[in-house]
This record gives sequence, structure tokens and C-alpha cells, in this order.
Amino acid sequence: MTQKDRMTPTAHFAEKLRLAGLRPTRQRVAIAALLLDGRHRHVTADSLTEEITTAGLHVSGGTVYNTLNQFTEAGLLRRVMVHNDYSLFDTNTDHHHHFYEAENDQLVDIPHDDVILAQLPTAPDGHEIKAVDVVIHIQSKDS
Amino acid sequence: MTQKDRMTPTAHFAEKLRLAGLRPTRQRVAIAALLLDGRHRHVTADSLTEEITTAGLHVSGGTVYNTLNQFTEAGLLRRVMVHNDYSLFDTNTDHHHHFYEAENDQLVDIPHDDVILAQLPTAPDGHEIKAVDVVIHIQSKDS
DNA sequence: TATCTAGTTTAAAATCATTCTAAAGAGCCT
DNA sequence: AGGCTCTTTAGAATGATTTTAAACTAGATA
Repeated sequence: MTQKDRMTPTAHFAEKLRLAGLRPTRQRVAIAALLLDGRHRHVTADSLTEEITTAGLHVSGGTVYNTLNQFTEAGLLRRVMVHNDYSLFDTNTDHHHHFYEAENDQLVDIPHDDVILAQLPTAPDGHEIKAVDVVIHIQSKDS
Repeated sequence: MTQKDRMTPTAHFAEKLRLAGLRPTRQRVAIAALLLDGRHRHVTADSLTEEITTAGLHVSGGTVYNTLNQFTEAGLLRRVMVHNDYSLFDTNTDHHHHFYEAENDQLVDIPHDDVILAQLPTAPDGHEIKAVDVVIHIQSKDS
């Protein structure tokens, strides 16, 4: 039986936040409980706010944005860039890529191994590669 | 001597727009002359407006945005997604990828052959791949 | 060449996601 | 408990982009 098993869910997420360097406030713990439970999905500030409301809670708009940004900076979430309309966050921070269907604004994960980069360029002088993002844009065959 | 050589620059770009299905208005021809001359670079609505002003011309803000969107839809420009702050357009529509340094909001082209995708996943049922975008995020080694 | 009409451009207002602000509140250390 | 700093809050501010309704124009037709 691990330490984790003995903790209340709240203590578990509070610990996770502390390890990430974030003070476990009531709001951050609540959002962590929703987003960092291991389910892989994509959220927006808006969809997260809905989830919070559905859970019978309230977190101000500014805090939702701040938290999403802080979680991302701490490596607990990943920002996905597919359009300029609003920010998308991925609860799966493992190395993987995405299919994106603009028509329905639909984002789908691509399993890790399904895209293989055989050869990467060397970064410009004095720089190093931090991340490689691959987005495969798709469309219905009959469009 | 090709047809192109006999045309005035204006006629040349007007023709290019017609071929793309766009009516060659004064404003679109002026913007085409600035962006579609073969130089490879990245522009924003703002930087383009500056160029237009420097050229001694004036095009309203709305039209700059409309034109950028229409050119992109017509395949004369390519939109590059690296952040959500404002839209970036690439005058190079050939297949190639990008380095992006967030620290200085610096975008650099990667030569076509320097990224090789050995294996692509098959698109979800009923869909086909329209484009593959690769963005390699880099940072200064001492950050 | 004059006329017509759908497609364009315009300046200004509207939109909308996101950030900022200043004041009130809450972790957490002693 | 006291205190210091970091957070949260509601609301205002920001800023890129889109929309609006009216004035204009490319290009076809007579």
C-alpha cells in the first residue's frame, strides 16, 4: 500500500501541486482534481469553467485562466496550438501528437508511436530543442 | 520570353489573383505585389500594414485582415500556428516546417529535407490528411 | 461608352478571449 | 494567534479580429 492510497483525494492533489511548486489553494486543488486525475482530454477555459460549475463549485474567470497557465508552466498540462480562436489544453503531457479537423474544431490524439521522426534538424547555434509538435490537419473525404 | 515577361508587374499580380479565384482589386493587387513576389518571409496584419504605409499606400484594417485570410484560403499564403497572440502568415507555401523560439517570438524556416517523417498514421475513418505541420520549439541553451 | 450588379472597401463599432487591477482573503511559518 | 506573502475576486481594460452599413468598383452587358 503506497502513501498515495492512504491520502484523501484532496491531500493527494495538494501534494501533487506542492511537488510542482504551486501552493495548494482551494481553487487549485479543485481544478487539479478535475484535470489531473489521469483521464486524457482537451479542455478550454470555458469548458473547464462549465465543469467547475457542474461540480457545484465556483472559481472566478481570472483564476481559471491563471491556473491553466500555471499548470501548463509547471508541466501538469500541455498547451496545444491548432488555431488562434482560444487556448486548448491537453491533460496528457506525455509525448504524443494530434489530428486536427478544422471543420468541426475536433482535436484527436495520435498514439505516441504512430508518427516517427526519422531525422531532426539541429537547432540553430546556441539553442536546444525543447519540444517537437506535430499537428496533422485532416478533413472529411467528401469536402 | 514568357507571357509573364511582357506583363506589367500589376498585370502579373492581377493575373495571379484571378487564377486563385480572387477579383484583382486595387488593394489586393497592392498586397500581392508586396507579399507574392517570391521572397520567403513571415508577416502579421500589423507588419503588413506598416509595409503598405511605407509604400505610400493605404488599405483599411479590415481589408488587411480580409485579404490575409482570403490569400490563405486560396493557398497563396500559409498560416503558421505557434502562439495565440496574433496570426502569423508565411509567404512560403512550399512544404516546410519551423523552429520557434518563444522567448523572442522568433520563427525560422526549416529546410524541407531536414525533418523526415518516416511513418505517418492513417487518418480517422472517412478523413484524409490535408497537411502536416511540424513546429520545433527551441530555447537558448543557458535559459 | 453608359449602365448595371455583385463583390469590395471603408471607418467605426462590436466581439470576445485573455489579462490587469486594487481590494479582500487565505496559506503557512513562527 | 499574528503576520507576511501569495491568491482570489469582480470588474475594468486590452487588443487582435470581425462585423456593420454605406460608399465604391471591377467587369459584364447593352
